Amino acid sequence: MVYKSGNGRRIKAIDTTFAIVETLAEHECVRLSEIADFVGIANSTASEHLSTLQDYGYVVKEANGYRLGLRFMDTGTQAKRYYDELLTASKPVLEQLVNDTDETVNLVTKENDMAVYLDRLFGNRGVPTDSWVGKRRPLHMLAAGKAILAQLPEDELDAILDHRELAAASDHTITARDDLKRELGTIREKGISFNDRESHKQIRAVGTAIVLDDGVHGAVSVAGPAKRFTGSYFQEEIPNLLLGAVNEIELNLTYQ
Amino acid sequence: MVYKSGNGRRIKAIDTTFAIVETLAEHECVRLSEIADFVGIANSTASEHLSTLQDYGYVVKEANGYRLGLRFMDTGTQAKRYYDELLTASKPVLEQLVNDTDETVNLVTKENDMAVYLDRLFGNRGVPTDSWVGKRRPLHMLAAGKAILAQLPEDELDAILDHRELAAASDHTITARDDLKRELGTIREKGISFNDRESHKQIRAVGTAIVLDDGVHGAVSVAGPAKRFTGSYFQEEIPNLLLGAVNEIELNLTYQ
DNA sequence: CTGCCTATTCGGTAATACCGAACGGGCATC
DNA sequence: GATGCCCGTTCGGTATTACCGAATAGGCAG
Repeated sequence: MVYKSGNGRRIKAIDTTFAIVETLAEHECVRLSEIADFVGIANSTASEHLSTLQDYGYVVKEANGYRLGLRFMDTGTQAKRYYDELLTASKPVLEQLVNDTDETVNLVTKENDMAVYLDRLFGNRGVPTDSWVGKRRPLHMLAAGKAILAQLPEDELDAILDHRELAAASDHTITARDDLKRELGTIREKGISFNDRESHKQIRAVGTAIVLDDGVHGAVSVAGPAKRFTGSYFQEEIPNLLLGAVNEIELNLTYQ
Repeated sequence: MVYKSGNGRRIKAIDTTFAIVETLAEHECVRLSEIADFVGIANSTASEHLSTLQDYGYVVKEANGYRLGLRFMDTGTQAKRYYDELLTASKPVLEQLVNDTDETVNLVTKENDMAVYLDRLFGNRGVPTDSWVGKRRPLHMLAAGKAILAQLPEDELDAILDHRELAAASDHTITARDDLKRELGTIREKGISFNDRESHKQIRAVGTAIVLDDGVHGAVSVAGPAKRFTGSYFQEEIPNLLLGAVNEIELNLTYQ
């Protein structure tokens, strides 16, 4: 599946290659002919792409098919380096936050116009989820994502909203632009965002943005089962712990 | 830099794209014109590649240039899934090994014809190195790599040796095919491999392959400073601990 | 406003990504 | 050990497009 065309011309061969990569990501070990069928290309084309990818280590050829190579991890680690400062400033604070809450704690940032998980810490009561470091999700349906959106300059926010549809992940997802903008206003005021079953049917979360003089650097969120995330625990206790933690991260970032 | 051509025709556009990715991996944040210069392509070509990569999240556009995106981490995590079984079977054993030795412990596997780090654990005396999970290195210059090579079927070994030059990383690296094959024979006999400053000038290491009925699954190595890795500590103590640990991993893999 | 620098757009063409058919190699069946 | 089947690779040919270069547009400083 080809993502929305950014601006300008695109390189079609790269679309083909990443369609193959996506197929490999979804299935453990795939035969060449299956890949070709799935992507909708000739066997010969798939063969040429795969042998090129193999040369770089992005794909591994096994006896019974092809699979993704750890070269992606290698390059991914290089990509993560960009966030070293943020990660080291956050790590001890997030660990304390997990200790205090025993819930799931997320560190999230924005890349292009998507939310990306930078770190995830699980308390004993933490809910299992389908997200991991590097996982990308729409900003508008996450507590951390909305906290980030609320801190963006108006024009940048509009650019993102123009670009992406407000896709729904549950029947609580905010899909109307006006509703979202109104909520972002109150988030900016209070410094706290809530996700009330907007990304998963059974999950609530609280978020706060990490903001320095030069803008927003990311956001922290605490997520948990909707059943337990209610009342003042959800609306006051968690937010207060979160505000303290994020403030500490901001201080760590400012003073080295 | 284009890696050796596997077999068959290659897709040149992918070479261009990954040349760009490599440039971004080496430099933190790069302007478009710098990328184009570095790779040796026109600005317009770089622009088209970058906007395609950006659509997938493999590249992020910042105010002052382009950088790698965490999408590589995402896909890398998927790739790592393939090794979940090996990793969970090894983890507790490797932790025990770090406790016992206080040195650096590596879990390595083979992808295509390269060694790839799957896990790294550092003891208090562990040496700092330039390797991380996903990092690829030639098999023939690593303790773990030679342990793996020694367990390959003859034809597969020859295919690898035909394919790759025995590159040197120090003046102790084995670069003669005959020498290597002879050493692999004794490694196969004793079940233990040594790296005597063959990959780094100042590092020695000991390795053992993880072997089941269906072949070799990877290898574990213990590495340390050449100054301290000497005598019976290097030649007996560490090997004995390693053999015990790998045996335990093999048992874990066999019985669930 | 002017000049400078950087990124994107766009026309044209040489290069190639892609397909389809033919080839080859492995594995099972008779 | 011959035959048939399946899967992957090789290879010729062509419509497509990746690539370049020049022109355009967008920032930023003076």
